[in-house]
Amino acid sequence: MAELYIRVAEDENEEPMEIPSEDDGTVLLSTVAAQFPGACGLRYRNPVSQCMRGVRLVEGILHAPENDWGSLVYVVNYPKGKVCFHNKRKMDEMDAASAVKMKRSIEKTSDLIILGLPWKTSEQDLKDYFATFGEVIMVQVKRDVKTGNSKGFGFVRFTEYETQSKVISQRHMIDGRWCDCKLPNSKAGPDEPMRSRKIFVGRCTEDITTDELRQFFMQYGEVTDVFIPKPFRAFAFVTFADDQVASALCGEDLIIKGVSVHISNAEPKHNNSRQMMDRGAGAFGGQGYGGGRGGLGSSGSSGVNFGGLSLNPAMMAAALQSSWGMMGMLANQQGQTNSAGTAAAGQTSATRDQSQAYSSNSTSYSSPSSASLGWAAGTNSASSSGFSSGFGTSMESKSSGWGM
DNA sequence: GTTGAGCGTT
Repeated sequence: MAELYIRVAEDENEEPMEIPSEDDGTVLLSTVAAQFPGACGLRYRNPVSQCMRGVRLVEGILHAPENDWGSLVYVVNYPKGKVCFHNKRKMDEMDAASAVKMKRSIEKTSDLIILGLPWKTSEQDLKDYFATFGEVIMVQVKRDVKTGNSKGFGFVRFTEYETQSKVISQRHMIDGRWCDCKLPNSKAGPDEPMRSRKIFVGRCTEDITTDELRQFFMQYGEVTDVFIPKPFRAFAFVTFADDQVASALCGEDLIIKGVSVHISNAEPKHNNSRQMMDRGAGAFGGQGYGGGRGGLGSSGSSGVNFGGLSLNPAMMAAALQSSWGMMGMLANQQGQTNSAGTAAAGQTSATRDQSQAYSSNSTSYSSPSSASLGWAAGTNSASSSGFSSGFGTSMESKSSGWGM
């Protein structure tokens, strides 16, 4: 069947991107979010009334208006207020966040680890696949020295940092398996600022899947990883791109598929190689924002105004160079693993029943289709009130060594 | 039943 694409853009005047629809003509919000991280819906301009109209969204599934997407350009909605701090910023804002972003865009690339590769995948396969994203300067498949068998992971490096970012931000179907690309632990140093972007989701029931968790938590901000330990242990981890989203959710009891789950902060993994350097506060009075519970809400512009204190360019420069406790605070974006997460294929990185390959091509994917999620809207209420404290205060939220 | 995989012979 011919695949159908709809045209989506961040703004009516920007060049649209074509996004695939599902067989039934719907479009998954997760598909949109894969290209526009943080997206929570779509709207379009009604050609008749000239008013903007929202696209129906039910349980993560976007439905075509009048049952036909037509050739309209759909505009991405981003969450406002609430606990989401993801609203894309306009370039001309030139605040600290975009300055950081800019600095990153000229940042050097690094090798990316590719996890979950089929045993059979060769370096040529990898190169062919990743070349579709941008120029590849290195690929490797790690193999057992004796047998020559693949260890199921490898590395790739791109010329462009932009390509790297793109590749990190989604999952990859390589030779019939979903694979994740991440910054390897060895590289996860200074340019991977990580406050606590990960939450612990307690009281999960066994029927809640990673995809459902992703779909659910997407409403609060870009989700970069979902992990459910196997065998079932009644909890899960969800990682956001933005630590403020994570910390804002801590303490909440949310309803997912009718189940009341409890959110708390993820404790560091014991073998944590990636942690932050001593947060000595640098020039800007340490961190300690968004420490705990509810209070967040921020004015929407995360960053520059640390409780009224704004930064001039010189301070910015200083901040960018020396203290990067601040980088951490501003760091936006920079996804980790996946975000594609079309309901297809199994979990983020669940157990690899390497029953694949070797014998033949026996990969099987439970087709996605409409997972019937029944969550009753976000129960949350993380005081979206006006922004008050938060930044200047210290409240010693444990946040430094919170690798992930 | 509330704290998690796998990371590179350069």
